[in-house]
Amino acid sequence: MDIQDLPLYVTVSMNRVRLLILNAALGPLDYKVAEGMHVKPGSVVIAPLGPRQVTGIVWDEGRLPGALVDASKLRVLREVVDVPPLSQPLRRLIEWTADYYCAALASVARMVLSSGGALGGPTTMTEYRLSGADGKETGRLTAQRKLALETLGSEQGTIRELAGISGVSDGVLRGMVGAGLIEPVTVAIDRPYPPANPDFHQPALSPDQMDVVTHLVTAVSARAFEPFLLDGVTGSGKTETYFEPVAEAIRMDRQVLVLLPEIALTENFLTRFEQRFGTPPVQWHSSLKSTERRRAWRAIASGNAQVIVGARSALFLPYADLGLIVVDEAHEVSFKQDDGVRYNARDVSVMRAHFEKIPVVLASATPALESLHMANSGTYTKLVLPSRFGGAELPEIKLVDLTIEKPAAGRWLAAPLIEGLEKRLALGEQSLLFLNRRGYAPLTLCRNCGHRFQCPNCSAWLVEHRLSARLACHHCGLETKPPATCPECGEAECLVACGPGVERIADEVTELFPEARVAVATSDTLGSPERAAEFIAQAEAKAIDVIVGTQLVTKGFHFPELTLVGVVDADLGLEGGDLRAAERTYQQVAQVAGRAGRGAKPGEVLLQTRHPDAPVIAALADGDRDAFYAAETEARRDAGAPPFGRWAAIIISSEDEREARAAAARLGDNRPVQDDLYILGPAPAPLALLRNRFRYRFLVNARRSANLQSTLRDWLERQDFPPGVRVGVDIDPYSFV
DNA sequence: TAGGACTCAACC
DNA sequence: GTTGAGTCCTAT
Repeated sequence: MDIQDLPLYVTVSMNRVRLLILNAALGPLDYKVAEGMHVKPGSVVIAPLGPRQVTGIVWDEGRLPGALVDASKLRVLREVVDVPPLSQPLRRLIEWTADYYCAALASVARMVLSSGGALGGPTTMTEYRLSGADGKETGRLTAQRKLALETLGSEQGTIRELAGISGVSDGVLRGMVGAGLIEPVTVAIDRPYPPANPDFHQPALSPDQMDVVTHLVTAVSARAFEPFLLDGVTGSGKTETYFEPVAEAIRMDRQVLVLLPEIALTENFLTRFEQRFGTPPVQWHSSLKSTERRRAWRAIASGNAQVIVGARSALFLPYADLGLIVVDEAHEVSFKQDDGVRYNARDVSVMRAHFEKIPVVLASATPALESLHMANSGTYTKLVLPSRFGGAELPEIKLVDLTIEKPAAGRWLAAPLIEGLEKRLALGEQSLLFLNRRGYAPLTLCRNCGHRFQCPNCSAWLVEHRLSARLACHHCGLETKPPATCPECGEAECLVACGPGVERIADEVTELFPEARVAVATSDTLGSPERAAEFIAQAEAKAIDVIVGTQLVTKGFHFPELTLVGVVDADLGLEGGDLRAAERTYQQVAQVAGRAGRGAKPGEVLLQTRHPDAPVIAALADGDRDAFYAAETEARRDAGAPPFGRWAAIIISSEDEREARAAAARLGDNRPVQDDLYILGPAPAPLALLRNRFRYRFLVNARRSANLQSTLRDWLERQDFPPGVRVGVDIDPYSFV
């Protein structure tokens, strides 16, 4: 049938589209489609709005609320952006995420589109290759340059890629560009990635692993939604196991998303992936350069990118044909985004898999209680890897009671831990000390007048970083040079560091064992993938004796020579009354303990604690995971906490303290009263001042029967807030500051 | 009376 | 979110 033959009303409705505008403050807007312009739901378009142009997404008819404006007011769409239309499952995911997390649709859609400037920007990028010059005429040829000339052959890529191939640093390669040994080549940005080979290297798997593989491969072939909890002890070979369903998806010519909690972990993952599939996967994370980001985005949207490994933001990419999602270390708190749209990538992954009708694997040695509950109730399929790969034993965990074994004044390591380090140093084995505190000391004060160095923008102390000679606020990023004199009383050389940070522990180890090679491993020292890779290489080459690290070192790393793990302060996470404190402590300690004894030699773990009888600490010492989960489950049930009830936080903030307090008080007066939901607050948030904004907080606890989101939305919509006041809603919060 | 600071509603 | 219109106020 020709379009002219259609009844008039159909033509009209086809002529008119409703857009989701990528502007949180704007509702849906209707436009007219120009003659000859082809759009369908999901199309990304540029629309005129007043004097400017905005980006919008053509949405499914009838799914965005709003009155129908008169046809005469409609303006004509300017253009259709040259990217594939967002798929129907992705559109449903955007709607679900906005609804569940009480966020604007536009804010969620923005995560899909603007996370890369993929829509505009250049269509070409610069790559490099050997120019053919042999270097003789350009003078001296250093060993590094020679190595690059020998290894690169006909390889072509970005400087970073060539550095990876040749094993030569970027700096050397850039120098070679200057010397004419390497030449730039302009290439189209949409050039394809090399294909992964599902049969490149088939590893030998244990019978336990094979059982799990069979389940997962079947699920990938079935092309149906099925959530899995892959529950495997540390060192059980979870990664190798889930690589098999990844291979199956590649064989089916479908895409795979692997979410990792930290960029620092990707380096290790890339290596293992390349060993299995012959080529590294496509990466997605915040430190990608804009051309790389654009290339990845477009390859993902076109289907050329097969396997994508990324941080949580990779979850909202417009995959052309997703066949499997894997969330590795699925219990990790960093999957929860704590600004903008406060989503939990672990939970949204399950929803994405649901809409895409594909399996999703949550892999962890220490699953979140919520995930375990879903598995035990049969909602998720539970797959278990009960033992370490290759016969390695889980390490024994011993407690060091700090009320008995007291470290010397100004020291933090007790005698048993020091003896343990000494023994490992003598044997030439490696040790890891874990303390979840960056910097040298969490508090600096004046010994003359007692002045405490505080952040001017936040209600938080400034943390001394001795390696970079700075006082830093870990909340707003403020950094200052430590002053020579006290700003309060003017006394010179009066500043005292209070409490330990990893740098201070590293100093203590160096004082105890001057010959030991000590490395500090935190986001400050391993911030970029390159530095993380360098650290891993050094640790594997046994160029490090003692690693002192924050939570960054608790997972993913595999150092066969590491036989001692010391937890400097196992009680740290239990302070502060956080609703998930016990679970997080359990997970962190169990994960860091899992770094020990992964090779042939057995591992030992020492936990320094002042509360050896606390249930979490006792469960860790007994190696009794089930007891911990059982006790925590009962505690959660009593508290109406997840998974038995739900929490939400509402933060009212303003640069004006009185304005924030007044707005919060009025919201408190208007609180909904229902018996399946109760509301605590308003109270000053634990971080009462953050980035110069005063903050008041409500905590909402709801039974599962309550419709939490719609109650919150109604409540907040009943009140107008002054322009300077911000209202933030955090559903299923992880941070309680 | 011109120009600046500010508020407010519309933008399809 | 941005913009332009409208309002009020102040400096000349």
